[in-house]
Amino acid sequence: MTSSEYINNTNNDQCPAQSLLKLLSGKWKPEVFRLAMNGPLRFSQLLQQLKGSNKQSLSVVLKELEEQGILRKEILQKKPLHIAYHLTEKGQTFIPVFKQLEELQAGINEIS
Amino acid sequence: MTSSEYINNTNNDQCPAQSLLKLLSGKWKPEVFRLAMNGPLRFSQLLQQLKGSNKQSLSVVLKELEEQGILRKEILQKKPLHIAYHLTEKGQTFIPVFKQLEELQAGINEIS
DNA sequence: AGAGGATGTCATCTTTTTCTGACCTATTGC
DNA sequence: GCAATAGGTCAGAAAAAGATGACATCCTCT
Repeated sequence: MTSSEYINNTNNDQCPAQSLLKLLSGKWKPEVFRLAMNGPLRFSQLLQQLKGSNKQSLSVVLKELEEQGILRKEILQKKPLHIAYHLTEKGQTFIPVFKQLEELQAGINEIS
Repeated sequence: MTSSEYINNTNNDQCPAQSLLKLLSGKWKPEVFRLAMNGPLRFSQLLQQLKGSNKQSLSVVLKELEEQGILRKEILQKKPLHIAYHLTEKGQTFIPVFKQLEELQAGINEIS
């Protein structure tokens, strides 16, 4: 699947939830989303917080999240170059459902 | 990761939402969940509705969803053998967040 | 001039996920 | 007896996702 197909959900989904689940699934995406939810972050800051990750993987994830319209790059400073990633409007629409997932997990942890 | 680790979320998640996202991500899981949400279904019924899938993939998905405690098998009839898959209690706790994902996707479709 | 941080890319390798064809058991209908 | 339906399993191939080492660019600090 090309990235444009990915963005436009042109795969014949019967299931509406699937395309959204796909946007946030993967090894690092949920964590990056959670961090971005609490404010814009720079590449190196993200990298520090993603224990076990590395810049190459982070690079891929950020690019995908950008292509999906969830994150946007912002140049904080030209010299020296500082860039921040922050949630787009579309990205922000995911916040409630993401928080609900967190609460649900908390509930599951209590029981088991 | 072994299946028991998978179930018990023993991977050192920083992100609570991630383990739940993982439970429903994959090519066929969201669709199977959606179908199961609307009532118990038999293997062959599921197979008919999953356009583009096949029994081997369905078999894998059903087994994983069972291991994750989301689905449970039920023998409807011994002779001839009829089996149904239905959501467990744990599986049912996912319904609200799944529906929210569906609504969110509907909203996104309206705009774009 | 040289070291080091910030922000990446590229090519390659490995691991995980998904797909495919073949095979299996049991039962029913003709 | 033979085909069809129901519910799968197994082994191997292909595709997708993730990890890794090397490299590149621009800037600052000493």
